[in-house]
Parts: sequence; structure tokens; C-alpha cells
Amino acid sequence: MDERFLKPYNANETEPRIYKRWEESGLFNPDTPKSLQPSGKTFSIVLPPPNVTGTLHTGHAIMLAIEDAMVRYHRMRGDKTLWLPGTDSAAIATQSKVESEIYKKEKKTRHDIGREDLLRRIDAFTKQSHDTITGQIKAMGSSVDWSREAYTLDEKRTNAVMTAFVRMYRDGLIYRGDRIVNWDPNMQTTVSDEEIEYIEETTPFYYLKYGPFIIGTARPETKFGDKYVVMHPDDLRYQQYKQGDTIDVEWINGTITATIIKDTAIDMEFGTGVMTITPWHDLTDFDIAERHGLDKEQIIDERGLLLPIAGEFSGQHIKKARKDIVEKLKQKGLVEKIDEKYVHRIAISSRGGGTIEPQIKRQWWLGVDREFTITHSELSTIPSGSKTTMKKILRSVLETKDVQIVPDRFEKVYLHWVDTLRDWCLSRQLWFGHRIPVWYKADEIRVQAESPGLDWQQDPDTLDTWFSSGLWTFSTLGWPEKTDDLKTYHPTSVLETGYDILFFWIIRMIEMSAFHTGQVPFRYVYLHGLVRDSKGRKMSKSLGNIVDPLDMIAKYGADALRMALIVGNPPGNDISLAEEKIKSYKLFANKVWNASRFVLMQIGKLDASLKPEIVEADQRHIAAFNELIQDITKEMEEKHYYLAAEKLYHHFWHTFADVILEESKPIFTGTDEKASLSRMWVLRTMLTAYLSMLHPFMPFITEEIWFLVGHTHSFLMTESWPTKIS
RNA sequence: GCGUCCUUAGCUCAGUUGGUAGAGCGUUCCCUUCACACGGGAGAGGUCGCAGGUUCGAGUCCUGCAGGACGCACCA
Repeated sequence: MDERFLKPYNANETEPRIYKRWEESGLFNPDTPKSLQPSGKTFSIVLPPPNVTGTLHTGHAIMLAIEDAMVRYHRMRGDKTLWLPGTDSAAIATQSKVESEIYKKEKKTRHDIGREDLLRRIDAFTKQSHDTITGQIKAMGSSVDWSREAYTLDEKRTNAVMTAFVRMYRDGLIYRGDRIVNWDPNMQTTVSDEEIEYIEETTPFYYLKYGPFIIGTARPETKFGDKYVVMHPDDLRYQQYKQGDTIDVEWINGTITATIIKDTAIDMEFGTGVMTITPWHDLTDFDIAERHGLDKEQIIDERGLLLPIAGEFSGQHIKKARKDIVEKLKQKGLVEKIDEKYVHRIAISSRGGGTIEPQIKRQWWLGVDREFTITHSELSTIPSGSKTTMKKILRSVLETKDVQIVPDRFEKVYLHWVDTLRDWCLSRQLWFGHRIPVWYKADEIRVQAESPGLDWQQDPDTLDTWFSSGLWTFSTLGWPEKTDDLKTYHPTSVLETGYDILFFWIIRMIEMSAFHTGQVPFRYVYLHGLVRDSKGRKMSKSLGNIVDPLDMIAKYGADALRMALIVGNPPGNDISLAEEKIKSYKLFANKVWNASRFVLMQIGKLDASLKPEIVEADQRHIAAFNELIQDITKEMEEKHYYLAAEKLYHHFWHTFADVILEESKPIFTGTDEKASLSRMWVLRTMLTAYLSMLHPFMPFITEEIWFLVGHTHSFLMTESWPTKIS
């Protein structure tokens, strides 16, 4: 017996060695010939690309554990199995991280060091991050095909992004428009609706006299230019005022002419039922102004400073100006009353941390209600050549089950989200990312990847990072080339990710994939829960309760960590991860190790090629075990990995080890040769099947045992999944 | 306001189509038996949030309520 087997199992020594053997074998690549019987099916997953912003956290570890279990299971079933890895440049997250580090160390902003230098530094940072991340993916045992690794900013993916933008512009889906955006004054960029967090704040609410009306506002500093007063058309209190009537009112900096507007967006119950609007800095107001064709005027600049319209307050920061403005309003007798306990929600940029100030900006947009002709479609209810919109596609793929979401309650959430979806702002005033492929010369615009000539200026903005992420399932397979990979692996089989990312990523993948390939990006969406600590709190740096997967691997081994992350973790439910749970699976790994050693010690006399006569007691064990195989296989097929892993754990320990191995001891020391040989065969056969079934969950230790019991020229990884022993 | 989820043993959670409750950790007692003390055996511990309903039968389906978490919308 190999001397390694005589010592306790050492995960730290074993895991890197095994991973190296796997990598060298080329077996992660589906093109490498396998010895097992091919099923004729394919199974493909693209790894949701981690952001190159540092290191992986437990959420990534869950993703890797579940996906690897899926992938290894399908590989053992003989499916042509591809798991394609990659990383995401994550424009805003990465740039803000690098910028803040530069500022911390050198007190310099990006404008001090310039575009070129900043990009060079980001590049260095992302390379280091990339290496850390790939190291962690390997440490988890992930059987990804490194030969196909992709990066959102590499040459092929950049080409895909450019091609996608140009085609969508050509078909009228992408347009340029002056519309209201979420402006982050700290990062000096637009951010998407999904990148905003809301916090509650108690703030004074002012009731101001506006001519004959009383209007309410929490933000008097934005009110300088308000010259439209809006009320509900059905509000009887104001029925003497007609749409378009004008009245002169005394306001902050003198008399202005106000125009009456009637609009149903007004809530008659709220405040006095009358409001004035600030279309440049408020989405609802913007919509009202659009409906009635009203003027829009900018009050606050991109840095949060008041513009000349504010008169004496011009150049002041809005946060500082409020007090003085209120004071002036009081002196003019325009303050009716102040409600000090108004609870207001303010928007914060989740990346930059700044208070979002809506602004009207000329940006590039993707229209979700714009009609286009889908030239090629494989979607169930949308024929090739028909006219459709992104929203229609988004609804249809779910209703027809072209895409299935698990757990299915998220389908409702998805549909609700689609209903409220607005046009997608693609422009970002960031430097790190895909530069928008649009060129200007005076009033001329060209949309193409390459510069049309020296006197053309490229749009200074970059694309929202989710634009390239949306292409991910097919850009990684070689699109826009018509590659074999694309034909073989797209649509992908499963997208596995956290439910928190459902909307900003999944919806965009479906939009992009439908438009560019006529296919759904994936058939099945498996949403895992978020990791919480033992007190049920979300893991975050500020709470200091982050569990680093690498620490856990060092302490307990990747196999134990994987089991702890999978068992009891059904889709969509958050799990709390206590270190004791990981520890208990380390003990299990040890159990598997020792039980295997025992079996190997006992079956020495058994001729490997001959099957002995099986005694009746053993036939009962075999029958029960075959039921287990069926049950586990069913759970794997239904993607109940959390149940399959738990049942295997339970049966291996409490049936195989505690009952069958224990009752074998007197048989082996006894004199009944027939019973002894029969039992040897049963132990060997059952152990092999157990190792196979445990392999998707605990790949390292099972592969190591496979080697130590004598399979030095094959891999358990590519052995067939057990069906029945007899 | 609209919607979703959770509430089961001290703790963390399973319980897949309804059939008189399970796991891990913890805990009590016994066992240093030659695979494993990173172990084995035995045990204690729950009126399944509350109130109704459907059913021969409900932790499991329906209604209402309470507490908690989350998503979306509004927020002048």
C-alpha cells in the first residue's frame, strides 16, 4: 500500500498536486478524447466572470462549488462538457478602486495623472487581480477549460462589443438622446439604476408660498428655475386654474411668470396636491416636461455647484447653500411652515459613494420598446423576420419556458422587473472600459470601430460594463465569427449565479443574445442564495465578518469547504456559513479516507477479474445500494445538489462505514471463505461507486483515493457515473 | 403602496406529489475493540410563529394575523 495512505488525509498537500495532474491531462477541455462512453449530449456553462477587483469571496466559492458539481456530473455522464472561465473588467468598480488607492497614497485624482497613466495603472492592478483570482478558482478544484479563458477587454471580446454596438445602432435599437441620467458627482460619471442604493434620511420638509399656492419641497435649493406649477386635472380645489394659464409669482430671486400644467402624475393626497417642477434634476419632473413640451433648465452643475440662475447663490455647493436659501425665503415671507421630521430617501452611488444628482445628459441609449426586425430567431413565439421589441422578447422567453428560472418564484420578480424597465443608458464618463465606437466631425456622426480619419474625434465615453457582460455567453464562444464552439455550446445549458445579480445581468444577456444570435443565452437559470454569517447578516467588509475561502481551504481543505457550501443550500435561499460546518466536512473527508483504506486492506485476496458468488446478506446490501444510486442520480438530474450531497454524506458514514464495514470485521476474521469473498467484492464495488458519486462534490480526495487504490493511469474525473451494481 | 420569502430541537437549517418530525453542531452517559478518538455505541431535547379552514389525515394546501428579511414603485 502506498505510504501516503497510511497517514491521515492531508488536503493541503494533495489538492494542488491533483489539480496539476488534471490540468496536465487536458481533460477539462471537451475536445480531449475521453475513455468513457459518450452520451451524444452537450453540457455547457460559462463562468460568471469575477470582477478583477481583488480577491474572491464566499459568494464566488458557492458559485464555483455548485457549477463544478454540475460540470463534473455531466462529464461523468458522458456529455461533451464545457465550463468556460473568464474575468470581467468591471469598469466602474475597478476604476473607482484604483482611483481611491492612488488618492490615498499620492493625493492625486485621475485628472492629475491623465487618461493614459491611469489606464496603465489599472492594467497593472487588473493583471495582479487576475492571477489571484485564477489561483483561487484552481484552489477550489474548478474543472474549467483554461484553454478557452476570456476577458471582457481582450481583443476578441472587444471586437464582439464593437460589432454588437454597430449592429444595434444600424437597426435603430441604439440611439443618442438628451435624457435624464443618474449622475455621480464624485466619480463624475453616469451610473445605472441598478448601481444605486437608497438610504433613508430625516430632513426638513418646506412648505413654500408660490403665488396663490403652497408647494412642498425637501430640496429648496433646486427651486430657482421653477416656472411650471403642476396639479392633478381632477383636483376640485384647483379647478379654476386651466392648463396653460399664467400667473406672476414672487419667488426667491424676484418675480417670475408661472404656467399652470395639469398632469395625472400628481398625487392629490400628497402635500397640498400642487408642485413645481425641476425637469433637469428629477426623473418624474422630466417625464412631465416631456409630455407637455416644457422648457428644461439646468440649475446645478456636474460638480454639485449652483449655476448663475441661482443669482447670489451661484457657485455655492448645493449642500451648503440650502441653509442660506431657506433663510432668504423666510425673510421674504415665503415659508409657510416646516415639517422637521420628513423621512426622505436619497440615492447613493453604490460604487462611488456620492449622492446621486439627476442631470440631463446627451448619452447613448438602448431602447427597450423600440421596434426592430429580428432577422434570425430560434425563439418559440418570435419568428425570424418579424418585428419585435426587447421587452416583448424578455417576456416571451420566460412565458414559453425557453428560459427556465429556479426557484420559479423569481420568474414573477423577473416579469415585474421587465414591466418597469426603462431605456438603458450605455454611456459612462469613465476611462476604463470599451470606448464607444462613435466618431464626430462637426455635425457628422459615424458609428464604426475604426477611426474614419484624422480629423474625426471619438466619443470620449466608455460603455456600461454590462454591455460586454451581456454578450458573454456568445462572445466567449467566438462570436461574431461563426465558430464550431458557438454551434456546439450555444445556447449554454445553465447559468448559475446569485439572485442579487438576476436583473442587471440576466435580462441584458437575454436581450443581447436574442438580438445577435436569435437564441436564448441559456436554457436554465439556477440562482443560489447569498452567504450570510452565523448571525444571518450579509457579509461585508464594514462588519468584518467576511469568511475568506482561501483561509477555509488552508484549514479544512477545498473538498470540505465545497460540501459545506452545497449541503443544505437549496436554490434561492440564503445560507449562513459557520466555520463548524466546514469543519464537520473535514471530518467526513477523513472518514472517507479511512474507510477506503480499510477496504483496500481487506480485499487483498480478491481476484480483480473474477466475481465471486454473492451471499444473500450481501444481495440485500446491493439492492439497497442500487436504490441509493437511483435516488442520488434523480437528485442530480433535478439539480438538487444540496440533497444529493447530504444523502451521500449520510449513507457513506452511517450505512457504509458504521454498519457494513463494522459487520464485515467478524466475516473477515471468521472461517466462512464464501461469505468473506462475497463481502470483499461488495466493499470494493460499493466503494468505487461511492467515490464516483462523491466526486462532483469532493473531487480532490476521491481522485486521490482512486489513484491510491491502483488506478495510476486513469482519472476518476472521467469514469462513468454509476448506474447499477450487480 | 405592490410583491416575494422566512418563522421546525439550545444554535444553523433540511423536510422534493399532504400519511403520526430529521441532519449537523452543541449536550448527557458508556467505550483508548487492530480503518478512523478527525472515532464508536446509547440517550435527552420540538403541541413544526398564532388563529381558523379544506381533508379520513397538514410542518406540507387555503384564509387571516403577528414578527423578521428582501425586491420594486412612489417620495413635489
